[in-house]
Amino acid sequence: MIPTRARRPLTLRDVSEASGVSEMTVSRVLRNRGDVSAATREKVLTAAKALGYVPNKIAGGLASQRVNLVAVVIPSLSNLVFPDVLGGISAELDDTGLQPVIGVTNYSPAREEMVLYDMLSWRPTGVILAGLEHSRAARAMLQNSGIPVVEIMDVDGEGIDTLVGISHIRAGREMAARILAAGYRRIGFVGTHMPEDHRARKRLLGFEEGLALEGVQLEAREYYQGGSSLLKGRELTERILTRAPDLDFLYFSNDMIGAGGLLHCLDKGMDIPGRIGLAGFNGVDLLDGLPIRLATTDARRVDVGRRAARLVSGKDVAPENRIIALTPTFLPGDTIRAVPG
Amino acid sequence: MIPTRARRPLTLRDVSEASGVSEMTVSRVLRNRGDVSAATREKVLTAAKALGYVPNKIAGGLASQRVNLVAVVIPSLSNLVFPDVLGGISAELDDTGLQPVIGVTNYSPAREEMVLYDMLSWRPTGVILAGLEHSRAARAMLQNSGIPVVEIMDVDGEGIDTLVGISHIRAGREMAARILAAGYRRIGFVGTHMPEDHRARKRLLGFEEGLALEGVQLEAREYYQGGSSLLKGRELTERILTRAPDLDFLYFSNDMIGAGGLLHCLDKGMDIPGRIGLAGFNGVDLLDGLPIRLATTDARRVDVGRRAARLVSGKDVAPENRIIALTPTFLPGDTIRAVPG
DNA sequence: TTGAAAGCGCTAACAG
DNA sequence: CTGTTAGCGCTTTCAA
Repeated sequence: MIPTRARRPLTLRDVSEASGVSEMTVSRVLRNRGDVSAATREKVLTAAKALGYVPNKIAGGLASQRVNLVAVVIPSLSNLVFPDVLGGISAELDDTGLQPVIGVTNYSPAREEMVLYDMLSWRPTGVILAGLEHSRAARAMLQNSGIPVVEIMDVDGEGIDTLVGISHIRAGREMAARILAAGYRRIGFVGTHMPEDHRARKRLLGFEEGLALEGVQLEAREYYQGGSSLLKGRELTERILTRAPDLDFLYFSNDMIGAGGLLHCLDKGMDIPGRIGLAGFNGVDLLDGLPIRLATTDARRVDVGRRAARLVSGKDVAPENRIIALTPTFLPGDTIRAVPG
Repeated sequence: MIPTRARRPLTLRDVSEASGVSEMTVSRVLRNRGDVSAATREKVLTAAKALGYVPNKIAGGLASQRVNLVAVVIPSLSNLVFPDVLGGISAELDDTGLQPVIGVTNYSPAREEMVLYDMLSWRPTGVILAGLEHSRAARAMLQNSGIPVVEIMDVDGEGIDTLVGISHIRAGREMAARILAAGYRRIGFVGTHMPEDHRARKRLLGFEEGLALEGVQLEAREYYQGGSSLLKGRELTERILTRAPDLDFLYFSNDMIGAGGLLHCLDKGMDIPGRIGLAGFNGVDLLDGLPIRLATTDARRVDVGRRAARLVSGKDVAPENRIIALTPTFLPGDTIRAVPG
């Protein structure tokens, strides 16, 4: 029974009058709170459905001082990485009555500040946001909000409240160790130029540290701007190999451009992983069907989302040190030589 | 100046007391409404910043009966398609003061109903949702909401209020025409099995209609479940070609599995587009760097998002017939033979 | 240009 | 188990 189009939004009072039950009891029925007799409940539900009543959470939130929203602030949706994190978050929030609300910053600190301001003005139950680097004002706002704040995807730095993520410095360092162990020595890096992609920056930092332990330095770098695509990976790889033809390894700042690089090398008939080795970062399985599998590091995206959601929902309690550091796991693929010996 | 952590959320009254200005005037300053003397404005802003005050939109929304939120309901975030649509929406909403709020249904009508209920309970300014197929209850809710409702990405069917999208029947039919014109005759289809992916279903419908115009029927079909990846595309292509080795064309329900199919055929050393032709759907440029470009249809994702956002924000007015049908454009790529003659 | 009063639609707290 | 009362923190409306 489809009701006629409403001209004035319906209120509890309408349901109350239609059912002959007090507003308070109607409210109880609709929220499954407190004890209500089956008969009354029935009357209320029938009336509410017949009218097509939808509760007003604005009023409810104001009255109860509780809002079932969790603010989730991320840099981008097209990055492949973030949908996975969001998947983990919503999976874990699903049975808690909490709802994620997504805000996108486009890697701009100013935009992040605006988005946070906007979201906090809805008085959410908690905040999950990517990264540790935020404007002074943003930190102050979060501090002041008095709600749980979980910074995700990075644990290399000072947090506001609680951190969940991997150490990108460590991920970079470990990749360097693997590469060196496999005997590669003339190493190039292809990555984003965005100064605001702090995680990529830290990865490179750790990578160079790892190389330095064996006295190796990066031989060439190639930077790009904007989003990552196979095509961009191809172009950059071609460019870096033109400039430095004798490189024997390329470390890419993510799997998508890494895959582009892989395709380029295959096109050129290069021997992988003999003549040249390749590695990306993230561990996205979307690309699993490539001719050969790219070596990479699993950034534990879904787990990061889950753990963060468990914290804001109160399912988990933050550890003493307020840091949950997950282990970035190396996925060898087919583009790194076996360790000799 | 970072204020000390708040134990009680700050209110207008706090700012009012700190600045010696009435609550009402503080409210005016913070919203840039009405005339306020420069001196007063200054006092207020200083106090607000010093305290770290963040307005309470819950209270504001209740009082003003206006909420700057636009509900956006989509089936999935991992589909590559939807981030593009969202990009169009937020680009167009950016200068309107409206904020998109994203809800994800996982292609489940029941979940869609819940998500809508939840979002409508926040009394958003408008709703943008994917597809035309919704539960009775969902349609009733939307009808009743009294706010603009824009259904996107499909124009083949009855809408609730306004439609923006492409005709998938037409997209399928036109692809069939191109394929037949190029001389292919033994045609297979690889697609999702999800009964809830109505757009894929309509595409196939149109495709078969288009084939039938020339007396051609699909020779084989291969269905899969779950998300799309290169690997799945490879597997399905291998399977369908094993069952029906003499197919000379494969139509995929999206670019990602189409690209997987492409890689499989290349692996097998098949002559593309001579021995076999291939086409996908969507026109995602993420995959542009493949060895050869997959033929596809551009689904106009960003435009769809933009037009929908223009409608809910009032920048555009809906046409008389309440339908904005964009043209799905054919992108030939390298995987369809040139039309002979 | 500023302020005072009333109330948005709901729920907490209490009473019965 | 059900109802009454009093706000939640803002903005609308009206008056000064």
